[in-house]
Amino acid sequence: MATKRTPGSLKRAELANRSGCNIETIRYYEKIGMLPDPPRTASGYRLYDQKHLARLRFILRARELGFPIEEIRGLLGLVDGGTQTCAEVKARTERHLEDVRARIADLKRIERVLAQTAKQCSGDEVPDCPVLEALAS
Amino acid sequence: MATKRTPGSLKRAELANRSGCNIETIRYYEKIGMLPDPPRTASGYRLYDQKHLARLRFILRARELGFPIEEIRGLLGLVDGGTQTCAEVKARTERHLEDVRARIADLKRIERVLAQTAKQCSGDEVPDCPVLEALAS
DNA sequence: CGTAAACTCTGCAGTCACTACAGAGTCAAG
DNA sequence: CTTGACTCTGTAGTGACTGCAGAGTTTACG
Repeated sequence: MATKRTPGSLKRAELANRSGCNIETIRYYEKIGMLPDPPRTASGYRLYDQKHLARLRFILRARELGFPIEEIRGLLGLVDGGTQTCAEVKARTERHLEDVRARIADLKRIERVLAQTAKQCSGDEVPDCPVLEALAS
Repeated sequence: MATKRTPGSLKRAELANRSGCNIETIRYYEKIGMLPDPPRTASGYRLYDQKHLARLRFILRARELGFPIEEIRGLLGLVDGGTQTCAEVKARTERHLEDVRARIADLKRIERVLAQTAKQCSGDEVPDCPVLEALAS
């Protein structure tokens, strides 16, 4: 019966609610070592605290910005190491920014082709479709 | 010894070379039913023909345009069915186009935030990094 | 105090679109 | 006839989750 003694402790569902994270995803982050293993009650229930919440929010924000997990792990390492230099973080952010821009460029190229091809469609019930021809040729 | 009788028949590596497709991906497309099972030699080697090549190219082009596999399966179904109407293909293409545009919009939002945040970085060896603060807050 | 609902635990399977590998068999050239 | 290049199969791994089954625990209500 070592239940939640500390007032700020959170169970899994509470952490999920406060962070907006899917409850299973939390377990996944723990499994891959992005979140530290929390202490447990005598019966094995996880007890998170505010630090876990802050760290999870950090991860979620970085994910929203499209950082891959391993990159986030690196950022967290910089934070934890205490030796974080703005220069290093800036470099990583800019590298990621280039990735994002490259993906945008890719998608725009795709957008152009799709829009052009679709525009040629008559929209009629004819068997000769410019889209299919473009794909087949 | 039912070897490659027909002149246009292709072995796996040849099909891969001509299409530019990874050799293992061909097998994968077969497995999920995107490419029809080709005839085999007596010893079990696959023998593709020009139709397989054309179909594979169709799939690869559609993939380049970002169509998901299941959508391509649908397009192929329209082609095979012979009842293909330009209207239907156009509708699907436009639906996909909207998907692509939504993804572009997402990435642009991300790009904006990343660029703004990185710009605030001093690039110095200081411990207070605006990027980390933005992620943590 | 009993019980039923709501929560949590674990491990594992599935997603998407491939990609890679191991170990065995087959074919072509020298 | 051997060597190297090809092919065969099944299976596992990728990234980033998501979902489920089956068992145990806690909590709220009457």
